[in-house]
Amino acid sequence: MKDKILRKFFLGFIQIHILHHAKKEPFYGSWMIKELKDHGYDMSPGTLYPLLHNMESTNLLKKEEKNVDGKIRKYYQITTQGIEILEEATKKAYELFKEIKD
Amino acid sequence: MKDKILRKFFLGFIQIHILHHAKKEPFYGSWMIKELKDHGYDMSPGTLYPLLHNMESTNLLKKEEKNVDGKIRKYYQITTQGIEILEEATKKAYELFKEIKD
DNA sequence: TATAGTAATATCGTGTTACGATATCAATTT
DNA sequence: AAATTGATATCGTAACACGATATTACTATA
Repeated sequence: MKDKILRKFFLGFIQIHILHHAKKEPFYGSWMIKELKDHGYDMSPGTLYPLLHNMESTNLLKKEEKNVDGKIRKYYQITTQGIEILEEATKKAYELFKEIKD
Repeated sequence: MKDKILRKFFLGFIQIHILHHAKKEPFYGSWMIKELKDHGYDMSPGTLYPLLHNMESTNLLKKEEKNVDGKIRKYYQITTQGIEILEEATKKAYELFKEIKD
């Protein structure tokens, strides 16, 4: 119940997280699910993968298929546009936090 | 284009803003539209009012009708549950910012 | 070489909702 | 009355979050 409300609040947070990681180093889907879980965000594959596809088609992420132990993994890294969006988001996140912190 | 992407990122931010203001003092819809605009968030009535109704029905806000200059205005203020959600969101916003700031 | 297991990714159906545009409502001014 | 203004509500459409389930491809066991 409370979780469902919070999930909506945090969908943007999650995407910012994803962009941030995509900037540090390429990642693949199921790794990201674990990473988000470590930050307290439960996200099922049925939500994450379409989200990644969406972020790819809006040119925030770019995909590269890599062969790892004979299996194909799809690694995502950030695009130039993604970096711009991330910077904008960081600015806004700071303003938000500054305003609500007390 | 870029705006459309950012809007999605910031919907959670906007709701946190709303909760924050609702905690400080009661507000009404069109005042909030201006307030959000001052923070760089453009939000049309067709988006805000349903959002307020939603936040009321999920028990984050409570409504009170007030007569102002003969007109009825609907003032919203935060609920106990809203305060809890806001605190949780503040915590997460801080963690997010801490992680992405460099 | 079947069979089961496992890691990673994809898709399906459903219900929700964000959005701009438009409409309503009540009071005030021309 | 007619037009204006401030505030709130609704409509139609397209998007999409979600859990559950399916798929794909390789590996380990019998």
